[in-house]
Amino acid sequence: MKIATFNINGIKARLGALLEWLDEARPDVALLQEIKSVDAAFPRQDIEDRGYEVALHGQKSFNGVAILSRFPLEDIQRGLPGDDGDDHARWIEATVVGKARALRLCGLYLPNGNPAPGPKFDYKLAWMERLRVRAQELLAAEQPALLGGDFNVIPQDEDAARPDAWRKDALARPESRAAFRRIVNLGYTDAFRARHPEPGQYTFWDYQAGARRRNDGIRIDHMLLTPQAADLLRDTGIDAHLRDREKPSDHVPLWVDLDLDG
DNA sequence: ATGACTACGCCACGTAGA
Repeated sequence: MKIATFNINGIKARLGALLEWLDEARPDVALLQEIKSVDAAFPRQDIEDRGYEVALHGQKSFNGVAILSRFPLEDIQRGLPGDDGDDHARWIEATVVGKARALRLCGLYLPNGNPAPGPKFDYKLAWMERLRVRAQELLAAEQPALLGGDFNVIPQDEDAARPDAWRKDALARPESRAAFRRIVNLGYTDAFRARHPEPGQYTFWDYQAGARRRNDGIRIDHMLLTPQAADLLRDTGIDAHLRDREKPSDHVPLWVDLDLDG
């Protein structure tokens, strides 16, 4: 089962690019971030026509996450537990039922956190602590599960073309990296890094200053697997070529292929 | 480099992104 994550930076601006990618990459599941749309305005029919079930957690103008799936989704939950006052649409989870096994999917859009320090950075770190608690619960279940999405964290220096330029940024500050490590160190596998140790592999390039042309990118979209999911990992990759098309998102899709058939 | 670019919405220019 091919499972992808893609920060589309606005469904209204990206519908054509999204449909084109679905038709050619044919992911079984797509976790979307930054749909920037309320549920009622989401072009559900265009996606259902391609054989996908659509689960939404939208918001006006900003944020918003979704799960698209060719396999049935069960037990859909919206919102990351731990703060009833948090009204940002940044978390959706569901169980996808494959031919032989089920997988718990968590789609997330982690707060950017800039400027740092400041209240937005405090919100980011608090959100990551809530994520750690949920991640620990998922591990305790000892089942295949996946945390996928835009983490807005550059885990290590090799995940940026110019690490020094990000040193004081909320995406790479020591506090952000430590919070990310605390989650991974619970027992998760960073699927892409496990299979691609080479540098220069990114999922985001700024729109400005020819960043894509110069491969001045960062790796901030991630798929973290529980041990039971990591044992099913067949392959993983980044669809970087989408960044070179007309009207691209500033992020590109990251995917994993998990053997849920046997 | 206080720059650049893109999406969004009170449709004009401020907010947010990363």
